[in-house]
Amino acid sequence: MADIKRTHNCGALRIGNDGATVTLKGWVDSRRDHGGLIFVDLRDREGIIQVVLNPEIGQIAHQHARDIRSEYVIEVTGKVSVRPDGTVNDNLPTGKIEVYVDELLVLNRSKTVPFPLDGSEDISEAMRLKYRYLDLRRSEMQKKIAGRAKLVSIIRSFLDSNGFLDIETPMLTKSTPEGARDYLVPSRVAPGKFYALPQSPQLFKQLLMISGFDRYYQIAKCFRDEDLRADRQPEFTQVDMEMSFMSSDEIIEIMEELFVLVFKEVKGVDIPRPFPRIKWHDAMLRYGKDAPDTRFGLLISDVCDLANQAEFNVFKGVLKNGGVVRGLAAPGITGYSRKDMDNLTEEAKIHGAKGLAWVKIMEDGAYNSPITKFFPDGVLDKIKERLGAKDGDTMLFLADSEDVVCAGLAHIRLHLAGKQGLIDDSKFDFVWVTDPPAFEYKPEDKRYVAIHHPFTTITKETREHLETDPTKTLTDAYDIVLNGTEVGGGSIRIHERELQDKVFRALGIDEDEAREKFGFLLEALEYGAPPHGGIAIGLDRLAMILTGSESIRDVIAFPKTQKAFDLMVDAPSDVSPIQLRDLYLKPTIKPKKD
RNA sequence: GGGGUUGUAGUUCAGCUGGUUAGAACGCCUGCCUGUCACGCAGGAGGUCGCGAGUUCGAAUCUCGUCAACCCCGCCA
Repeated sequence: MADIKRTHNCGALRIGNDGATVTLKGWVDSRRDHGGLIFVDLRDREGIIQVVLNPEIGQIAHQHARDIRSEYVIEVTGKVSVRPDGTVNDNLPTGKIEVYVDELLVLNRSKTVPFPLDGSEDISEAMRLKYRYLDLRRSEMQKKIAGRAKLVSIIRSFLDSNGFLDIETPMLTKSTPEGARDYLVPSRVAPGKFYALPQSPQLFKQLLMISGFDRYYQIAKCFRDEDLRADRQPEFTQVDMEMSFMSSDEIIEIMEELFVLVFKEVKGVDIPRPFPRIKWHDAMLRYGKDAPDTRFGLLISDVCDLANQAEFNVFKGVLKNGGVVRGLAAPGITGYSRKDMDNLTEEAKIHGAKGLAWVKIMEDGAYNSPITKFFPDGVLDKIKERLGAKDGDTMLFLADSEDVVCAGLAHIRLHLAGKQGLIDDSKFDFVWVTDPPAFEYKPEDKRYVAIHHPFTTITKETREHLETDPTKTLTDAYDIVLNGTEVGGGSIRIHERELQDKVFRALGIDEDEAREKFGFLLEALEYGAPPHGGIAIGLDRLAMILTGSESIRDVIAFPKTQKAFDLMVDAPSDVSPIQLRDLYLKPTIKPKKD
């Protein structure tokens, strides 16, 4: 077989190449056979170019071209020529030229592909995942995967030039309490014992700081065995970073620099600095969640005091039981029918709310609601003022536990913003969410759990509560939120042994357990651990937003389904009894009969 | 673990209130065609209606179960 070198990429040719003899290699995007002339659109990573097979120019090539089909891999050699008048295709960047083929070689044939690769139809995701290598051949996916690669490249060069060292940490490591469920790997040489795949390189990067590497980063795979969502995969990638002798302000600053650079280079967008910051408690109050979408208003307000003045048992009862009443002013829905309001109520119920109270303010300022009768004169006016509502708005209220109210109103807020077209898709709104509480009480487990992770330092001002009321403690932590999606988070870590002990104690981890699970860290803290902190960026989520994708699956070459199956390789799968025996494992669940 | 949407030709879908032989577009196959680029023209093949029960004289259609994909709650940073 003649082994001629490729001279150009298909999509790279332009009118300046006129007259050149080129050799191209790529896939047959389409073939238009006119009996005499045959036109082939030849495609590679860079794009598409039309090649022309004319029996008068290359008779044998023309013969071969009659047998080629879509997705055949071919090599053509021929001359680049300006297209004749009236045959220019403005839809193609290469549309002013074409290649007259002298020689054509079929490098490989292709079966008819199971779905069109031209983006003309929305193919089911199951089909795309089964034939992922074909799905990835589509230009849309090529762009997304290439966009991700560019993002990684920008991040790497930024961090490299800022003194960060790329250091790898183990994949086979130790299961730790707290956090997500671990993926476990059985040990062959230690019967009955298991490694865990890392949920993140958290402890290792802290140890690297203790080793004195000062600045570390890693594009790190992380594993969490929890149920999936559009923005959650069982294995995902973090840009993991850690820095010594840096305050949270300094870390935030360098991260802003990185994000600004990324958006400039990838999107050509200038993001103004400094990014806004909001305290965690304020985010929860005003947006109902710790990852606020700040591209639009519809802010939430607390109206407990005013709601308590109404003779409305739903509100009174909730407030008596320690719950809250909060609301927001929604524009443009006074025309909603009873049924529309019921549908809106259903949205609130998704997050556990029992009902949704509403008061329409008509254009003339009159209140229209089933519950106006419970409010003494003037109270609704005060509520209207508190919510910043205008005539024509509808005030929506939830009354329940704080968790339910926050989650419900956050959902309503997003739902309405989407429906009313309040979200500007071209916007990129960053916000730092800072100072979250360290602990959350889990009534079902009757214990405190760490909101971030148990190595996050407690702010000096709130340390006094650590042993009395841990929920009152705040952490020196910061999440970076982009358009309502958390794309990263970090904190200043604990570098003092005594504080770490206290935090473990607050979490109900006794000394023995702490020594068993984290002994290496506790000991390391006693050998000159420097003050340090860091952050991890969710690379998949960032790539998702930068490429305008609906799901992180679109920016992961080989993702898993919602059940964590790989439809292409068919994993997870059975293993042989011998493999199990080597690992001293015995399945406890019998496979289902087919 | 739970709620919702979907599942019909290779693909994307239509198929009403159960009724004779389940359709369309694209794709595929054969032939014709020297300026197409969503090529065109003529002809053709292609179906276990996700799977399993049930109701019925009769099920793509109704009921129950089950499997899968997606969205969400719980879970998860």
